[in-house]
Amino acid sequence: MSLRHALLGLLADRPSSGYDLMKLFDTTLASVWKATQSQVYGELTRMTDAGLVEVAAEGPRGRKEYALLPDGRAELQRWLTTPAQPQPLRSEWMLRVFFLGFLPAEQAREQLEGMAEAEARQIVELEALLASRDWTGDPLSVSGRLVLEYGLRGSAMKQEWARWALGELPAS
Amino acid sequence: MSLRHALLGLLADRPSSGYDLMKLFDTTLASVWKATQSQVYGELTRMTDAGLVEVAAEGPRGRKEYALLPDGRAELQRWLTTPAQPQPLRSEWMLRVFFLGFLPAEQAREQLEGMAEAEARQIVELEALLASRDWTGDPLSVSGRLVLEYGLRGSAMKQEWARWALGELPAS
DNA sequence: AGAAACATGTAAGGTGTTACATGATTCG
DNA sequence: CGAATCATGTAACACCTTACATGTTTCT
Repeated sequence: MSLRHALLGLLADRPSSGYDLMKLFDTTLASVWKATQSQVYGELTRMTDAGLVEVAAEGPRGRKEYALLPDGRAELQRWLTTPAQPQPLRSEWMLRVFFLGFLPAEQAREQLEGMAEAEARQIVELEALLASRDWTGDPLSVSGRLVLEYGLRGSAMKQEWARWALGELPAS
Repeated sequence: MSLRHALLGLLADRPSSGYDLMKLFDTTLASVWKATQSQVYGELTRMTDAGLVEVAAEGPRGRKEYALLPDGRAELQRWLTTPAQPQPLRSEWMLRVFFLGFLPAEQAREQLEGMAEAEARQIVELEALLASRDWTGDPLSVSGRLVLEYGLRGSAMKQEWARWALGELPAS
């Protein structure tokens, strides 16, 4: 249940409302873990019941500011120090590639070209993001920089792979 | 619903039983899409109800051999030619990296080193797989080779990234 | 005053995981 | 004859997505 751990991690940085947390998922965590509004609010309620977090303050418009409790901090530490299991991959992109042979050569090429272009656009976006912020200072900035670099290298790899794969395809 | 499309693709190559399909998920498709036994059997029943596949033959031990119907083939083609949407990433690895700053420097290093080692092992495995088969011939072999190369490049990227990240971490 | 942003929640339906449950056939 | 493999299925539970539903505060 990584959603729970993502929330614990964000709350370890600072107390936040469900609304704040949602925005963090849509922005800083976007390339790492995604979550919907329903999920965030529901999980916060369950975490409160489980004694991991508490409503530390209430604000205007029914705002509830959640803060980490000792059990929550302990669970976060436990998770961070447990060696991660190799994760089962599920890539719709690669699933399509696997069945590329069922398409006429021309259409197979188009798919790969589209993939290379999508990654090129992604790189432009990530580089803009890299230039737009100061990545030194607090811990989440430093690791945010690590994650961003991972995204950049991943996109570059995919793009290069797609171009290589075009050469491997039987000529159209 | 990519499980459905994965099954359609495999059945387009050859008629198979649920048991056969499961093995394909565990072996050739392991790095691309994973599925459990429950899922495969359940989805095959739903696909039969939807008129995409049929039980073309029955064998010993209650074996049911499924084959693609015209509607199933059409759905596979439709899926393959629809441009893929950018997929929301969910990487538990990167989520952990994002919160690495909450660990003492020494333990953060250990996590990154563990990651680099895991990828090194993966590369050895994939290279053995690459050497063990003939990757020319039928369409699924050719694209299987493309997918394998993707896995290799992905692991190399992750390994290099982890080593770079070690250098970015504040010294312990 | 109206729009945008803030703020929370529920419900239905889909997808995935784990565990249970059963039996037939083949191979040594 | 016993073990391994072949072969299918169900049930409970966890998790995720989409859509609906509602109300407040701030800004222009």
